[in-house]
Amino acid sequence: MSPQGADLATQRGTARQQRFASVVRAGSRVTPERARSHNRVLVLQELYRSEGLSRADLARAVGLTRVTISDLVADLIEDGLVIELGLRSDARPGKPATLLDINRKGFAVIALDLSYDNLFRGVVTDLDGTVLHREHADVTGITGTDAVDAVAALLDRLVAAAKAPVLGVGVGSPGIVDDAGTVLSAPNLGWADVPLQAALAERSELPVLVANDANAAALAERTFGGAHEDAILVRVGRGVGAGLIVGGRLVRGAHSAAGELGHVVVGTDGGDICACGKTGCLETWLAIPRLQARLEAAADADTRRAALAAAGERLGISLAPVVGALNLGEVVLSGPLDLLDGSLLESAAETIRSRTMADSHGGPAVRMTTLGRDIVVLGAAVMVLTGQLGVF
Amino acid sequence: MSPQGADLATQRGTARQQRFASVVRAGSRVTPERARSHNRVLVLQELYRSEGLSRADLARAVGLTRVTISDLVADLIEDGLVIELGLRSDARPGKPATLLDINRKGFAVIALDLSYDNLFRGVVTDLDGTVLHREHADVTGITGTDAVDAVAALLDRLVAAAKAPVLGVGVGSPGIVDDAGTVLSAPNLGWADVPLQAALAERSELPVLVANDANAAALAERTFGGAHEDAILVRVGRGVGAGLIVGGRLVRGAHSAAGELGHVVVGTDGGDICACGKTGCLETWLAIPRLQARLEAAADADTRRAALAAAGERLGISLAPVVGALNLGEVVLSGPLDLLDGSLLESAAETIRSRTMADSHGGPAVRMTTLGRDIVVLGAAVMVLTGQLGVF
DNA sequence: TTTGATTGTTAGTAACCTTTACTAACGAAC
DNA sequence: GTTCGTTAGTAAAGGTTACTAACAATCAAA
Repeated sequence: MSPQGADLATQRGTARQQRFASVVRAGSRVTPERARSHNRVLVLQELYRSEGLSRADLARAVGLTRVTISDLVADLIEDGLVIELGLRSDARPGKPATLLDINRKGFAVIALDLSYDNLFRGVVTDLDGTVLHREHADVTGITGTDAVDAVAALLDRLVAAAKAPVLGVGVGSPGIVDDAGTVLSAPNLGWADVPLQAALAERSELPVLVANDANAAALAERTFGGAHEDAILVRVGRGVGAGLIVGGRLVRGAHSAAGELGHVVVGTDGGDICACGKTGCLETWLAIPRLQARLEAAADADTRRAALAAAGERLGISLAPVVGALNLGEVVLSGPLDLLDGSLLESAAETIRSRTMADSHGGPAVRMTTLGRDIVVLGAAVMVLTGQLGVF
Repeated sequence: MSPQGADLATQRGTARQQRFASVVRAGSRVTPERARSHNRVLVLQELYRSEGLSRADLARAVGLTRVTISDLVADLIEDGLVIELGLRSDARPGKPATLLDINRKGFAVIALDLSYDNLFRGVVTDLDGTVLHREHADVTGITGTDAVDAVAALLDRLVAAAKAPVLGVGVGSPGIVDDAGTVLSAPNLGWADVPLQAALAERSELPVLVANDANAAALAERTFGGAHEDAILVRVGRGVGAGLIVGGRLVRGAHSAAGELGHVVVGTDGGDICACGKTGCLETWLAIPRLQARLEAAADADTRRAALAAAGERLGISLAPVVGALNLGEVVLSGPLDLLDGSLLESAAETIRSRTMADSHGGPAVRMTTLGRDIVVLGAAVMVLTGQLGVF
């Protein structure tokens, strides 16, 4: 247990939520208070991206005057969000600057990944997304409300392990998740219309944000993986899912189901029958269990490589219209490296290039994620940072 | 000629441009001035959408107080943007309300469509998008700078025909157009890196906005056609282009080439050779010249219908991954009704449904546009309304 | 030592929205 | 006809916000 951390978090929770409600939304009125809140976020963003800025640096970067920045920074310091690092050591004329930084170790973020088979994983991170602590829970055979309870229990353990006030909780869940964090449908967990976000928020008394796992992964790739402003992240596992970033923003879709690529039919030459009833869905070509079965049936290395290349080609065929229509700059894959990173990836890249307009830029970059297995929890952490601090 | 209109337009042009620079962009500081400008836009938006609102109605809708709304409205009336309609006639207690409206007939918008074969078309509209005047110019065989001159000449005639101050000029051009309104590539007009927006702005001394024709059409469909917040508009003509609306916003793409669907390869069973060098591009299946050739070669009505259905199926095949990935709510087609509206449309709809996940909503609506041939100029007008007034 | 540059703060001002209070105008009830 | 309650719009005062102007502190370079 870490009473001081948890206490501080709940104690200051409500006040913080109000103050952090941020980012001037278009379509909404702007009162002076909102304007200031927006400017606060700008300062935080600047500090988040490049640590060791002075007030004068911030003024230049944000476009406000030094006076105003000083005022805002004083607020942020009082709230514990920003700290002074000391004087700049550079040798240059003028009064030495006082360097500032976000209080990166002063708050914790809790992030959960419910997308593994029979396993829930959770982490505690600092504001940089550095993982400080890990927990996991075996949930073999656990579904429905029991699974919700398991999430809550895992969350309790993480809250107890947090050594700093918890800024919020982010959850990457399989299935279709709406804006309010309700899991509309997650067959593997036996969930339908489960208001996970509301349930966890009530039990933990913390700000909670729930989103689809592939969408969270896309956010992580955009924030920590350096992904392009227009990119798609494809997650290959038991199923196939994707998250799309368009114009730097996550796409939600008409019915919160953006990225559901697994059951789109690929090609015009048949294929295997899918669990969904259709024939030739992307999952029948690409899902890991099917892929492994094909590899085991393969006689030699060449045959195995051909099987991987075929899967990559199918991925490319289904992505090409998306890449073309959205003019995506990057395609990122996440999943088992031993299967994806190699002829599968190369085949997908080549297929995309050959089936879209070879524009002057040579088509999108196609690569593996560098974030590894933590991609979903990192994305969940990004959700918290964005929602609570307005950062990114 | 209409000297008073043109004079007023140029005379008040610069002042208006400053005042209308609007819509608080995320990532930019908010000074009190910007905040007020944003609130002005909110008032205009409300008034634009539902005419006949009182100041008190606006206060309730926008969330500002009656006092502030009165102040903002006074500004807008002084600028000539808003007018009082008179007292509300409803019988209800209390002081009767003074109804307001945007000065819909007080300003003109000029919109051009350069996407026809050998023809430039232009219109003058009021703020509602009602077409008040039409002009066109034959440009058979005219390309390059001559074509730019032709656009400028057509624009001059439209400016002369405008009977009210011109708010701005919108242009829907074929090809790839970047954020600055430079036509990066438009083979049919012989344009490459032509700064059309800057050139027209300089010559006309009016605010000019240039965008791709299909993208403009998508904006028109979203604004005047009631299209869904997540929709794609596909324009079928000599080529095939598209405009995407995601989360209510137009998608530009990594290299300003979003919507370039024509040269995406469809299916895995070959096809005709395309002008671009690839085989089986969507254009080889769907472009009007190819389609007409196939229809003329057809022996009977059944064969013709089958040819149209085949084209629709190809369209569906290429759209299915896009619809699935973005979870689009609507697919709208624009082009010759006699060819598109019928078995082609039905076949496309059925193909999309059968190849994407049949979610609980039954897949996207698939329909023809109701805006007809004016769809591009209407979209160009929307660009002006958005850019100059912040409306929509 | 002087000069110039830079940082951060203090004091005063202008712009913005809000609260509070008011008048005008109307329907409904007695 | 009078009174009451409601709605619309305006006026004055107040608080918040960010700006300009001015200044002290600090340091490098001439």
